[in-house]
Amino acid sequence: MRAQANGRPASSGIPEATVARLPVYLRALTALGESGLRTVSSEQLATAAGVNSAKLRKDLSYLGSYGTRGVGYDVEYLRYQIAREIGVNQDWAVVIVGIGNLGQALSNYGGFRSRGFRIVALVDGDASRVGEMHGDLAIAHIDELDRLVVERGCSIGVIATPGDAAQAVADRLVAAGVTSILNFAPAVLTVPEGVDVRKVDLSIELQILAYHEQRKRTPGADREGLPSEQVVES
Amino acid sequence: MRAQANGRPASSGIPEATVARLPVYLRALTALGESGLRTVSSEQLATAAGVNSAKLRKDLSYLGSYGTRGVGYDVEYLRYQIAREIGVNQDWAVVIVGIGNLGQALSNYGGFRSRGFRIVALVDGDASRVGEMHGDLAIAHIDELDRLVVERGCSIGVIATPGDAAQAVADRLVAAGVTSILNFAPAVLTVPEGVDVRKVDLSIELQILAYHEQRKRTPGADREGLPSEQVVES
DNA sequence: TAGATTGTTAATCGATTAACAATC
DNA sequence: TAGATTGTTAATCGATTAACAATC
Repeated sequence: MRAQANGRPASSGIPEATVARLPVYLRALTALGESGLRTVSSEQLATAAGVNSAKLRKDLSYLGSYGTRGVGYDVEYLRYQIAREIGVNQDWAVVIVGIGNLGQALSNYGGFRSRGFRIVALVDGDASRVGEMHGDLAIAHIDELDRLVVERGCSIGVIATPGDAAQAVADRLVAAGVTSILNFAPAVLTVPEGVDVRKVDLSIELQILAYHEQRKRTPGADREGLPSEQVVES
Repeated sequence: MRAQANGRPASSGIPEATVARLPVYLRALTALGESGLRTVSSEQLATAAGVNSAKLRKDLSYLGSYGTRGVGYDVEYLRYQIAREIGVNQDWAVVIVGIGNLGQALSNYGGFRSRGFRIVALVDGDASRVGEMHGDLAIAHIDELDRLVVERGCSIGVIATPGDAAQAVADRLVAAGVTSILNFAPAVLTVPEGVDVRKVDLSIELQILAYHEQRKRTPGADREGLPSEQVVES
């Protein structure tokens, strides 16, 4: 029973599935706002976010009662409330570990800065790459990690190393005080309680697509000839 | 009721949550096999994959009965069965659209080729980049997309364009015959029935981490002082 | 007031987990 | 046989959805 009986937000009692959709709503609201829209119905916003309106309203109800019956939601007000709830109004310092192709791409990605994420350090284990400039950041050696995390106040670390280096990097990040990790390395990480890890695994995503693709080609022996289903991932 | 009463696999009746974990088990089995292990218990494999053993056994039961009671699973046999189920034994031709930093990183990513994904075309909308070589592939213009998809048999397309180009690219991919799309662009895609879309959104991942990070810092007013929870994403 | 739309309830669905009978 | 471990059951939990009373 996570939702509260009264109209007040449950602050931390928001279901994970809802938390994962809030950034999607935020993005949709930003786009709608930029197009000049002042008020939006749950139906409109749901369409823009790619969900159904019942789910959207249920999700928003965890934050509070920010809509007006018969009217809809004020775009700017709702956008602000969601941004505050997520914490995007703050500035988050991020360190990237592993400056290969992917690490470089991430360090150049414009979508981070505009959403409150500031990349403040680039770290690599290869000593020959130390000093190499990317934007206005120089690559530092992994041995500097602890100092950099503390000095620059990083609470989020991104791991973009090969799989076999990932656990050691995670250990170092945690020891330095990082409590949130975004892991692109193909490895299962073990971290202490209180540290959040999210995993983005490119070849796993392709493999999931391949699974469904295979079934489109070989109409399943034990299933009636159904039209191949759509599996849109949230 | 997706599991069948008998021991036979339900081929296409595997729950999505299970499908998403099969590649994780596959990777763990490959690593265990390379380390010389011949037989593995559900407990060992579950640990290697970062799940609990009950979930692992339930997941595997959708594929069939590939273990031996009192003994465990034959590593190589189970690895093969999962690979076959996913479709990784086949070769999948992939086209990448949008050769910016991320597209380049993806085109160089070694983890794809070794898992049956062959990148066979790089496409970009910027005419001035056409001909530029990446590995042994030259960038082609987006107008060549249809021809390339047909000639090279692509069934999977990767979108790594800016958000505002993504829907048009998706439309072109679908028109050319692509039925599975991995979307890195920050945009909600609309596709016809029968086309699968999976979305990887880097700033959404960071925002989800930020949400939890914020709560670690401001011990929620309406929650007893609990140790900040771990949210390891599968 | 009449029409529109939210916020919430309750039913349903799917995923997780513990426990254990089956069986190697 | 005794010990180990799978495969399955059933309980529980969390997420989704339709429907509608509340209310602007």
